[in-house]
Amino acid sequence: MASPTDKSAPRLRRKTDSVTMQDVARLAGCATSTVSLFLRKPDLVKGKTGAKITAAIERLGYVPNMMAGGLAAAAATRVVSLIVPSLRNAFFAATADALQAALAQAGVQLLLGHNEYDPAREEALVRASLAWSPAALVLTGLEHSRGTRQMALSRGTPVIEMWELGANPLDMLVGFDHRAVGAAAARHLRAAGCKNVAFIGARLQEDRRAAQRGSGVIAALQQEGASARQAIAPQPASVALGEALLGELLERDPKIDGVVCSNDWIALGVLFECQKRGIAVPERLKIIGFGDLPFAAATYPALSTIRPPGERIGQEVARLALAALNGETVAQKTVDVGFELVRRGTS
Amino acid sequence: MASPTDKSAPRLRRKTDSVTMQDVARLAGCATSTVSLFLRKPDLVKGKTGAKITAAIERLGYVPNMMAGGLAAAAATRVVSLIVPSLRNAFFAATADALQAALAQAGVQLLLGHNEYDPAREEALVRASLAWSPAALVLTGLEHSRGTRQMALSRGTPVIEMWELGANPLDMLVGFDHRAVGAAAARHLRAAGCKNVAFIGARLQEDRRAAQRGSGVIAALQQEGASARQAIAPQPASVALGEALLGELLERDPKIDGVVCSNDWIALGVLFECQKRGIAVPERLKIIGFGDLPFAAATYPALSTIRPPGERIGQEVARLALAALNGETVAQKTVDVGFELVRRGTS
DNA sequence: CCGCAAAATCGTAGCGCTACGATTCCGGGA
DNA sequence: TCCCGGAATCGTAGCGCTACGATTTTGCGG
Repeated sequence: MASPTDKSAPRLRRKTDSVTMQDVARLAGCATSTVSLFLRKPDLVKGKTGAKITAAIERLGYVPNMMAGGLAAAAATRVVSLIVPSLRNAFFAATADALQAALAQAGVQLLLGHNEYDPAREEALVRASLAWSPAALVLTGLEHSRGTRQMALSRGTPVIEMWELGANPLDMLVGFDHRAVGAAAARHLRAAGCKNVAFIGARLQEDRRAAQRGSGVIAALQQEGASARQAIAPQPASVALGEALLGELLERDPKIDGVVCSNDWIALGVLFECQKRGIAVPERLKIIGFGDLPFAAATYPALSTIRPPGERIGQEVARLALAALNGETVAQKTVDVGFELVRRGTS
Repeated sequence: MASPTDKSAPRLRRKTDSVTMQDVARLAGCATSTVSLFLRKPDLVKGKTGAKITAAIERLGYVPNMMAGGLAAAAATRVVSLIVPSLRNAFFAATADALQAALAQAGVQLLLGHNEYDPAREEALVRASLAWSPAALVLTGLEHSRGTRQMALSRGTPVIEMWELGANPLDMLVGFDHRAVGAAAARHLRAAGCKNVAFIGARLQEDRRAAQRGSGVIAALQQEGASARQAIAPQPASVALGEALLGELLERDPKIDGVVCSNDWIALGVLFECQKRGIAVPERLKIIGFGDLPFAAATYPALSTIRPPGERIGQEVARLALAALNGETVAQKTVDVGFELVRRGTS
């Protein structure tokens, strides 16, 4: 049988007008494969040819098409996908910022999504991300839906979880121990002389890391044989919530003289509430927050807090992602970036 | 001449093990093109076939390959590229957050980059972004390098600039008038009784929008025949900088009784400095900031400020981007999202 | 000068999907 | 029962690039 469709009328496909590698090759007087080679491994192409190619690229304003490249190479997709709970959260913004900066240097793009602490939405984002077969998938925390875990694992995509440390990571992990943060804060206040330390937290159901800090506080206090109070609320952390929760706490127990806050926003609210009530800080009440947000050093008195290395996390994640992209295997799959207690005026 | 390479040893290409549309088609007992059609326009496929395809997709855990799709379609790339100055800046974080949320609903991914207010880096990011032939390119502000303008324009990619209003946009524009913001703030303080209003600004060379707000303040004051003072510094806005600049200002002119700040961080510093110096706010000195950042409503007294609709910008940008993706042309290429003066305790 | 291995370069088969013309199916007059 | 037109499907040619074996140049010792 003759070829089924041999009518020589070539199909009319909206031939894109964009400059392709073929155009570059033609102008440079070489094969497309040489251009491709030059773009990926310049050393393997002779200087003169390389110069002609460079000139052609320059003259034509050629921009390689990543779609085509990604399709053909399948392995070396130069994208990394990042999923965080929220960008409005300064912690994740800092990490995303540092990650993007580090990736950009290596010519890798960042695909970004946020899930508002909703596992279902995370799953949807993971599914969508994987459609781009990223070189690495970066997730926040260790808690994911079954579907997420399965998708992330079944494909060969390297997965990096971050901002938390714990058992059973999917693959690579960059973070620090939030229980240790809580414990350190509690012990710090005790060492500073507090007899009645309390923990104030927000949104603990959804923000697992804040919950871990809280349980670290409680555990440390109990270990020292001290009483452990807490005031928690389901809504997102905010200054106003800090104000309200301190009020509630003092109502229940006026002897409170030390407060560990689940983050600096809460701590700022506590500090403001103290100002309003005329409670002397740190003499009468000591405060420690978490985050070392931009205002922490400037409040009056300056806020003691614990500084999480948000940027460092971004950098470490970038390092691991880039290693994965280059096919290298890292020896240390878990990176503990630690944290730092910053003692200032409120403690 | 016989075909040049007819040795029947088929080239060994790392055939990816992933599930392809072909697998789905085979399992569903139809052609790949039908699967593709179903995925894009379900109504054109009969219910029974659709059900079989859905089942097959489900059973195989099929995830479409966007690279391939993007290559084949060229038009309907489901990515939007966003470039902001910095993610650590809450304004842009809010916009990115809202934009991503709106795009995700339409199954569109966000490619993100930040350039730290550096036009050269912006150009590099634009070049890298275009390699993904995004459905739209979103840039911050109206000031771009020549290369950026050229690249953005020469390709057919729709461009959306944001967070600013002004002449000669590249294409679409979503923002508000920063000079008007400055003028509104200045007039507000004047109306509240201030005789000597000053502007405190940071990083005005790089942050064009802050500079516009400043010139709006000055212009409004001069228009009213009032004196116009200002204190500016090249470093990024921070609480500490606000404290320092208020000190400097009072040194030069103790009669200052109203301060317009280039943003809320500066304003917070001014407020703290007043507390330290025992200056009564708002009786002796009135303050107004910009941004309505999370702490603004909670300071004591609560900070008067101007609220920029950061999320609204993200939503409008998403609307325009989605329209562009669907090939629709929007009548109104420029969207003024306005702003809102929030009067609180400091004015 | 020749021969040969190493260095450069080339040619082409896909990567997985979509567009689009071609083909088949189906239901309702005539 | 046959015919016909619209509704469903199908088949296949690329999209632009990279991998990789094949081919051509080059450099140099003999």
